[in-house]
Amino acid sequence: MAADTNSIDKRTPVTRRRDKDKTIAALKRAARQQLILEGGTGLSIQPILNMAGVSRGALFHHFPTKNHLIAAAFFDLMDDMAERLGALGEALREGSIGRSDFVERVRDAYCSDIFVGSMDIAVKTRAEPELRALVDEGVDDWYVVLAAFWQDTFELPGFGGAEADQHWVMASNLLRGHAFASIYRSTPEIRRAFCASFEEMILAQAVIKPLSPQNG
Amino acid sequence: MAADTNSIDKRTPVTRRRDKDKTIAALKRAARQQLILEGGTGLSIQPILNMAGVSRGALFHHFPTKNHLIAAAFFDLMDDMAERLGALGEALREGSIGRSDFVERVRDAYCSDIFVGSMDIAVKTRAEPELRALVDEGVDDWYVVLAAFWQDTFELPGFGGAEADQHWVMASNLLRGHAFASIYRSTPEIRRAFCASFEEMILAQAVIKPLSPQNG
DNA sequence: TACAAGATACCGACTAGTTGGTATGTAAGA
DNA sequence: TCTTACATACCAACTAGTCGGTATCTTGTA
Repeated sequence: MAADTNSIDKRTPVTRRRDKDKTIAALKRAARQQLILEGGTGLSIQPILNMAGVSRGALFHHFPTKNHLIAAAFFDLMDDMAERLGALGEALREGSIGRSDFVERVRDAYCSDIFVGSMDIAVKTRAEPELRALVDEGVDDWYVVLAAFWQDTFELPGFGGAEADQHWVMASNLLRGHAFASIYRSTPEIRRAFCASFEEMILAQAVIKPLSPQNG
Repeated sequence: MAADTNSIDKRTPVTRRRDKDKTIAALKRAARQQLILEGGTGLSIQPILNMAGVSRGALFHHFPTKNHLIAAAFFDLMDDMAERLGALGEALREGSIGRSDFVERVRDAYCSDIFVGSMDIAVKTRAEPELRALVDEGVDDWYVVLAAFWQDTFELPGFGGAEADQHWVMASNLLRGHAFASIYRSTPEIRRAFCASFEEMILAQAVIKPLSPQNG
């Protein structure tokens, strides 16, 4: 009935991006952003789509479920975090920053949106097995990267291998715990006190590994 | 139309509890349970009502919003946690448990559902100002309780007041960080290693305060 | 170079279900 | 009879995910 007139005149052809990589990147970036802004609880699809400027169809074309997107965003977060720490380690080893600067910046990295956002996901996985299954592997990787970061940056003279490992595990525990507390309360004094204590408790016995071995 | 026949015959008068305190307690208990089971994300009203055996109307009669209930449940969790720690402190001081036992049990308390559940809420508040406003005060209290717990249990000879405070803050950071990591991975070895390290890093310089001063 | 055929990227209306919260009514106790 | 403590039906907003269809790119053929 009324076929011709009914044929919708809103034929706005809609230019499409048609760039897989960019679309996926935009989705992941938006998911990260939303995760940081809204936390794990309020992380829903529509705002991500709006922020990314991508349609629902495109999202589900590239990711089978929302959780797959979240997991992908999570991996990106962890990669960023690893990169950030790695750069700090190098800076310390090449001498462009000092010990205290190093500690402060590592602390800041842990208390940053990047890491706190990842905590959101970590907590989320506790009750969501599907998300957890997707993320699990990445967490394993993260702990490996983390251990390597400390071991590459510092020597612990007189420590056995397992002993040293455990030392850095405790360092990570301190940073994690402090970062978590910082969600609630973070003042310059707390920050300063933490960094001082951390240096004393963790790095007192540690020797910085020189960056270029042939230079030592 | 058909007024009489339409008048639903499922007039089961439904016996009512009519016990304010019990109803509220049931709601809070159910909320706690759901929080532990489902985490902050999946924490919705209907399952809480089912578990508590309470109607929607009753919930919103006693709590203006869902967040008020969550906050109340959160406070209960923290109270339990405080009580649990307090008991451990006393047990140590009266000599019924040893140092290592004490450390293990404090660790276990932190890694228990109680504390991990509270972490869920803590993370949730990051992006939910309304919930945060309700919970904030309780968190302040918690930190006070926590500080008191350590100070009441141990003496730190040679430490200044601020120095001692900071020492216990770091102890809490360690426990928090470890508890958080335990969401993902928790093995007997990790537990043992943590407890050993904790005792060494935190309690090496600490002296247990005797329980009854007139006995010292 | 031209054009057809097929694959891939994408769009947005729609569905089925859930959410927190409310309006209205009713039973119990003072 | 009046208040408090509850119960139930309902609502608007939002949820993740699907589906039919469309735009664009790629590749094979002439």
